[in-house]
Amino acid sequence: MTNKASDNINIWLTQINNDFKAAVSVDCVIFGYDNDALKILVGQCDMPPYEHEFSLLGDIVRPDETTDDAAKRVLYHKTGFTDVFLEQVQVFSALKRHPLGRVITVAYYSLIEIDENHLLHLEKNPKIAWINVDEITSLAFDHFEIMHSCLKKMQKQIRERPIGFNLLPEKFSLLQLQCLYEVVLNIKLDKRNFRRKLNALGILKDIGEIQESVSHRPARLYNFDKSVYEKMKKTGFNFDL
Amino acid sequence: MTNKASDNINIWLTQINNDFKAAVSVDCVIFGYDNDALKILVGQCDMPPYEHEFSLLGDIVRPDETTDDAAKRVLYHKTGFTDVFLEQVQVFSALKRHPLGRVITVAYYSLIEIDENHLLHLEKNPKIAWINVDEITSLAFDHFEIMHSCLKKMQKQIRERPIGFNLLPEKFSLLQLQCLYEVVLNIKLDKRNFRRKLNALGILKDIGEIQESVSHRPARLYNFDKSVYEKMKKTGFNFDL
DNA sequence: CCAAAAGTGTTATATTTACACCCATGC
DNA sequence: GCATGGGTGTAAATATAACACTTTTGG
Repeated sequence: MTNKASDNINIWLTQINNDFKAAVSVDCVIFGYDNDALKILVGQCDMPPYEHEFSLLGDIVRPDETTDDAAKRVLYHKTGFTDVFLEQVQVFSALKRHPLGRVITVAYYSLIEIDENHLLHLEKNPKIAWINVDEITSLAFDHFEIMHSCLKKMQKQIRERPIGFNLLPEKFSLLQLQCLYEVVLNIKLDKRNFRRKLNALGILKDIGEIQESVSHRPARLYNFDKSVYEKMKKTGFNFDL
Repeated sequence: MTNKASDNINIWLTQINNDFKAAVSVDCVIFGYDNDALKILVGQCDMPPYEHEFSLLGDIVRPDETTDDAAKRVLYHKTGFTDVFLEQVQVFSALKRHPLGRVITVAYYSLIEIDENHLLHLEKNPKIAWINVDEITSLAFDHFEIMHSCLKKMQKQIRERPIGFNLLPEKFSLLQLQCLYEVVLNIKLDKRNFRRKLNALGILKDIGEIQESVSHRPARLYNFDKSVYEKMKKTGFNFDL
């Protein structure tokens, strides 16, 4: 090693261990779908000057975890779920974004099914609530901007990969799936064309069951085919609806 | 504010200012196109145990700059360019990714035109060189993985937005543009279909000039239309080739 | 029998693909 | 005159978009 090189390393060591450190956090935009509305899970913010705003759920990244680990930890702690769909979106690093000091945050979004278990979990956390995405006008910190960029990314990805299923119960009808896409993308879809398209993708499995105790003709229920899903999650598809 | 809330804030303050800080860096995958090959700009790594490897160009994010600022600073310093196309890709935060300590890095990619000015600039930095993307088998740190994920994102984006032009000189022929896409995406394209498609997009402007001193019929030269470009950079397009 | 959602095909239009020859220039 | 890339159109196949009625169940 030349002197020059060891000089460089000493400069780096100083920077890494002293001068240039920052706190790194994760913030999660947790999407759920309920009552035909797209929602996100938020907490009551208790930090001035945002005491009366909602904020995204997040935490500081600890020395012994990756940002993915931290996001999973936040998700488990706040929702009770492990193994949820989780996607890194973007770093937000504006200098004054956090009132207590420099905090660089990594935004994630995830998709979960709002089921009974989860609602039981929520009762233990009274400061956490689901709010409709289209009713949000502001959030604490730069969280509105973060939410917006995660929403855009999710809307893009739901057209390219079969991830919408993560928001639905295991068994679902075709109309449920169509409504999900209509709400998430804020578009109107043609029933027949939608069904043809999904059929062509071959990702749905008719499980031979039908809806019960509905006051109309019961719909067939579907699963989605795990193996096709795993393939398409990687390769993607063109889901122009 | 309740006691609980101020407790929380004190915990946060401690975490932000002491316990949980990390160094944050940016690493840039700088793409260029030359001699019908896609290249990236790399530096000779002088940090053990990677002394004989190339590494991406990057630096620690300073306390007074955003990650975007840091990436632009690296780009200006290493290439001589300001106002280059720059896109944030992904955070890499594996615990042992850097031998000198915990460094969380934000990956960026950018597209630049390898022109005369830039080559002059490079002569002042003898440790920096262009290497062909398809000849890279390893890089220092986790930079191969970073390069790979930036390449994938760039290949995806070049089909959705008219960003390919950033790699070409201001005036270019249609065949040059087609070759660029073929090399970047590693596919073969049909000349007539490619031209029809670009025509339909309306992003090219025939500048009324032709190639000079080529030993075949000279090609028309094109600009790309800035205003259409700016619109499409935001809205995107479908550039299925 | 009424309300409510389920389910089902066809036609027109637009998009994509495949493909082959003559043209202008430098040497 | 020959080598090199420049430039052009058409037809077939595929994908998309628009559209309305009958069926099944619960009350």
